[in-house]
Amino acid sequence: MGLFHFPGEGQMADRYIPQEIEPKWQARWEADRLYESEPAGDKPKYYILDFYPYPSGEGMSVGHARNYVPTDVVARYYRMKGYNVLHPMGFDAFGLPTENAAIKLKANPHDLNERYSANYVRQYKLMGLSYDWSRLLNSAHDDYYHWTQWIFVQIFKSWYDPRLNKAAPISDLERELSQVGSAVIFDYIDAHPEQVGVITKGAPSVTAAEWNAMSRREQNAYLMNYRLAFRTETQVNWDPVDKVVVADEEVENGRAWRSGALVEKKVIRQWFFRITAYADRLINDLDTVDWPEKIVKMQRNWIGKSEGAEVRFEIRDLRLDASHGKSPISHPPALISVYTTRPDTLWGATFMVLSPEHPLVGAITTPEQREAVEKYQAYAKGETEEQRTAEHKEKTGVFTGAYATNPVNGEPIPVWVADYVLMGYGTGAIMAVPAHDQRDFEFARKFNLPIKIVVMPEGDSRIEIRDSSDSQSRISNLESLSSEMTAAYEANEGVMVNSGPITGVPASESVRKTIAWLAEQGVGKRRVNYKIRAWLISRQRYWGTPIPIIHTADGEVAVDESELPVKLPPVANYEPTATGESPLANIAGFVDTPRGRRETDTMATWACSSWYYMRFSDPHNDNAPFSPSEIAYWLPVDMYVGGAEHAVLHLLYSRMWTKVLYDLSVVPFIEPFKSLRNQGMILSPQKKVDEKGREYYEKMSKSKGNVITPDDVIAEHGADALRGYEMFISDFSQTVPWSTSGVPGVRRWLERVWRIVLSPEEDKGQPVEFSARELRRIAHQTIQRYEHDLASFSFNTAVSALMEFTNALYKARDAGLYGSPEWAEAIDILLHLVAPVGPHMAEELWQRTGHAYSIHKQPFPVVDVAAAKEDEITIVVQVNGKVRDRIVVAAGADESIVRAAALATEGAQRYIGAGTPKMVRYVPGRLVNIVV
RNA sequence: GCCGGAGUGGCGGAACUGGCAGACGCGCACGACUCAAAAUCGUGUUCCGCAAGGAGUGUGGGUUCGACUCCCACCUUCGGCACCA
Repeated sequence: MGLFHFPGEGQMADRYIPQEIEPKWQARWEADRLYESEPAGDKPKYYILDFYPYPSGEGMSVGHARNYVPTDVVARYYRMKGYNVLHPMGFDAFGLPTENAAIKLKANPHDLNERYSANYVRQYKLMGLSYDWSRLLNSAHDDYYHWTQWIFVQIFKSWYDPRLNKAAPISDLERELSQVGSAVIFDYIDAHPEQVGVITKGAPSVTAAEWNAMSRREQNAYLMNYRLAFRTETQVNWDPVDKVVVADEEVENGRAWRSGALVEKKVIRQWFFRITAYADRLINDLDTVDWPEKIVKMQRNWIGKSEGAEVRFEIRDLRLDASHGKSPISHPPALISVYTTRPDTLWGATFMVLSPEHPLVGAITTPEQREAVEKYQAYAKGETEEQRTAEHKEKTGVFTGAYATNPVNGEPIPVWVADYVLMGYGTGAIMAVPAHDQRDFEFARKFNLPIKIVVMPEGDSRIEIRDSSDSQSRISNLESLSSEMTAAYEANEGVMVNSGPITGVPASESVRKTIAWLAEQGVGKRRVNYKIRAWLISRQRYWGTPIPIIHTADGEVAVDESELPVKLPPVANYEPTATGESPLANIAGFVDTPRGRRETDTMATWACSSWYYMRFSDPHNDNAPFSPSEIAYWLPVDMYVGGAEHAVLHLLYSRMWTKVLYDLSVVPFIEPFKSLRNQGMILSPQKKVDEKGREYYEKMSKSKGNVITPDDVIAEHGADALRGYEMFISDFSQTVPWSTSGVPGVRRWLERVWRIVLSPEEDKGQPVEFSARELRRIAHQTIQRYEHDLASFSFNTAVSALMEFTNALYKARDAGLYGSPEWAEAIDILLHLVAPVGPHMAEELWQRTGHAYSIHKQPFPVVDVAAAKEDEITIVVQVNGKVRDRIVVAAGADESIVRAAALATEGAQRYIGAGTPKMVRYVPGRLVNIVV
């Protein structure tokens, strides 16, 4: 002792007072820069990262600490294991939450950002988190968004060459267009349907002559069909509350992710990233990552790959009306393409449906139907997403008056317009097969359209499929069956009937056969479709990274890299406008440039977060986003931890950016996050009961007044107790209510650690049996369990292993082992294992037991496998699978000895009696089961 | 509707590839210490039963010498997607 002089020296000095030791060590660690990573080198690295947060004015709750504490424990563990650990933190500071708060408080978002970020840092430090603070970054600082803009420019200057299957300079494309036009590219995509996403759907083809005849402005406009960052006018989701557009990924059930407002449709010119070009790679490379299955599935579903065929239907007797005869380039006026995953059911197509927004609706509608169709189109346009989809609304639609020819059998079928067909998917037109598609079935029933069965379930007793001798009765049977149907038969088992060349083919092979047949006939071909659409990145808001583009006489051009960053101008008024124009548009000094008008939209924060984990490798580089050697050394992230709510947002976008940068040779890896784990949510501890009498727990929120902060818990019990409980509370991925009595439980354990280390002879209990050999065994077993549990993210069991070890030390103390070499070793192991969990206490005890600072620089203890081994094991004796007795045998005991001993036990004998057992099964090291 | 989790004591939760269900902690009960209390220490704590014993991991079936674990059907619950042709 002697180093510390507490009031009432002696008794008091030995009490565990976290409020005194924690600030002291935190200051020391910070002064010594204890947790800073070393630069790239030969040492093995471990990069463990938390999702960086946006700093909110409310600060953090104990729920936020749920992932920060375990990752900190793992980071500390890896440092002790000798790794060069990168464990940084930063802030996703741009974006609506901060901007909205600033508007509400009539404050400046720059100032709020600094204040809120500082408060987060304060809270992180309070928890004793071992971040490398020298690498702290803030996405709203211009030294960061400089490089966000730089990456945007790289993406803007690229297109996706389907033949190389990677991004390439747009100048390569320009050269090709001037030499051979777009034909080679278009033909290639046609032959490789997986590549449909590399250019804008419906983009016109050009010849070299046409290209060369274009003005520079026209060429630039045409290139927007190819660029990986492009601007186009399309229907987008408009959030009327935040007055901003939102990406598809940000809409949940028709409502905006953040504001909860019902989104409206709006046609505005916007900036997008062509994530569709990467659809296939984004699916395939999921096989290379160690991520929760749930997130992988969500991404696969979101990308939504499906395979089928595109089939052309010709419109009959098309009378081109002068006012509506304007034909879009991609569709010859008399042909309508449909996409189907079940081309084999073509013989059952009894009508066609076009989306109300389909460009050919006007051209094919007959004069008699024109009014009804236009009325319907207007109705569909006015619908919100919710009205269109919700409550499984009844089908609506109108007949266009036109008929198409079914290409497989020449039959005329009516063409309808209905809002259940979406313009954004496939070709915006479908063939309707009501017998085998539930939606078409409902539509057919409502409008009295024919239903024709072409797939028969095998073994349907009403039909004799295999009897081909009487086709006439078979068909009439099918007709009566179709009128009896109450739902479509959607299964893909059965046999094709009434289907021309594929009649009799099992449904399992029919799709493949039909596609081959269609290609032969020249009416259709194999197609691939993806649900994912271009990623909408522009926002009409002030508080974001300015998009580095200038609108010149020649069209949109990137700001020269030497002129980056395009800085966000300080302004007095930054409120959003209802017109869909950015507030930056009103600032003449920002907008006007010598070359033209500056783009005034900003990027959504998804751009900032798509590469921040790369910047951490070299955060102060002024010449590049990062140096090649640092990025190659540190990346990819070894362990990435955060909430599951970013499954198809940040986690998808980051993967795309990584792949683009990989293609452009900026980074040397294809996936940014090797391992991913999601933490569960922490709910309020108060149990509530709903109207139905069911119990539930609320989320913590300021409005409900049920937030528990780390600050509160630390003030009462200390950071180490908070940390221990954050780990101990539950399985890491489970959602769980906070328990106010849980922290004192962990605190009690810490106090037991404190006492057994500093004053083991106090409160000595009754003597018990406990050997030095046993103490060594449990010490080394605890090392094994602890390491195993950290590797599998079982933090709760890691803590309970430490608790059990502590309990064993009390027993060993009562057995008189204090003072033995085994005791000293056990205490040494205990302190090392406690260090990552309770870093302050471990440091204090380390010093008080006479060791040199710092325990966090000590190597992790090495397991003595021999010591950890049991030398006696308990074998369970079962009779008919029920435990009746137990025997203790030497670990290596011979099978025959164990069997004999088991049979001889009293518990076994009672059931065996005079007879002989039918069977005796021995499971080495575990049990003997006697069957009588 | 489709896809994916999860259902174990009064509570949070353990149980590796099928092998002692309920580790560890909370709570509770009793005891020790104390004039007393707190703190601490010790003992007990799935349910029924005085006990012997029996039952038991959402429900019902199955496979197995043996099932929380595997298979089938279902119920509840939490996420995600949702007219995607």
